[in-house]
Amino acid sequence: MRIGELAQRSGTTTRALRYYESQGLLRSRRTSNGYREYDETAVRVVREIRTLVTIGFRLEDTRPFVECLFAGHESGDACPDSVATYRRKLAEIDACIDELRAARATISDAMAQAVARRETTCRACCP
Amino acid sequence: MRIGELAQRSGTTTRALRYYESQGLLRSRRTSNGYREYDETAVRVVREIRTLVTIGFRLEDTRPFVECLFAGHESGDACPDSVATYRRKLAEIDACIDELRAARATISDAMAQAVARRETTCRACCP
DNA sequence: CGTTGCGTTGACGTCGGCGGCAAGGTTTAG
DNA sequence: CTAAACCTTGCCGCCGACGTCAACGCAACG
Repeated sequence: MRIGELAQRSGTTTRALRYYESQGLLRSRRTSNGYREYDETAVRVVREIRTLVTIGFRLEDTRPFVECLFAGHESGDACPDSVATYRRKLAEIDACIDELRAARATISDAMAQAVARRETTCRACCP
Repeated sequence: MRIGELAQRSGTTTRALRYYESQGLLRSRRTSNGYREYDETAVRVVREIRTLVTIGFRLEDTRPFVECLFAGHESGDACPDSVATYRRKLAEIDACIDELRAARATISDAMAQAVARRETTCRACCP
């Protein structure tokens, strides 16, 4: 199939597909007129990319999964590198959640104090 | 004081300070030779900005706090707009944490399945 | 008087993941 | 035959918060 059909079937744009190819995440044959030609594997590859990116993976982090599919595996996460990437991503997410929780606590405390100050100020002005 | 001293005292760079000014978050008088001249308020303003940005505020979100300080208040969060910004930020953080937790769960499940598949595959090849 | 170290403005680079447009070639439907 | 709908490459734009020059002015010290 050509790039437009692949874009439709995998739920993205031709622009994104060309970008993935420029990043070495997608491969294509060329027909005699220079058009890109894809097989069914490409659909699975792009869907894998989209799924991971939607979850929050950076494009670069999808590479092991893509390689795994190109290596002929059933699933993109059938290879050790993919599982290792899962693990790193989980660690990243945990760290991120921790940071956000800390920030949340800081803001929450600051807000409580600000509100308390406003109330005492109000009481001071309006006895 | 001049820009270099302000940068040191507030723990940032002159470049950042000029950027803040370009964004209307910082104001300065000019000496006869064109140098920026700051007073003590500037130190507090910049520290407020840095504190908030470090927590995860976007620069634009620090504006109410800065305005509050310039309006002569003791604390940057003494004004209603600042408190409202606190609230919005808390909501944002909560939403972000929820997203991350969902992604975490998805990845965690996928990883468990991948690992399970690898084990059964291994058993099949190595009886 | 030269050097070093401040300061100034302006403009381009960075990172990620594309969007959008230009200027062409191809194919297909009517 | 022509118009629409594909395809190609290439390049600029975007977001945020600056970093990093360049090319200059000013000041202070020995």
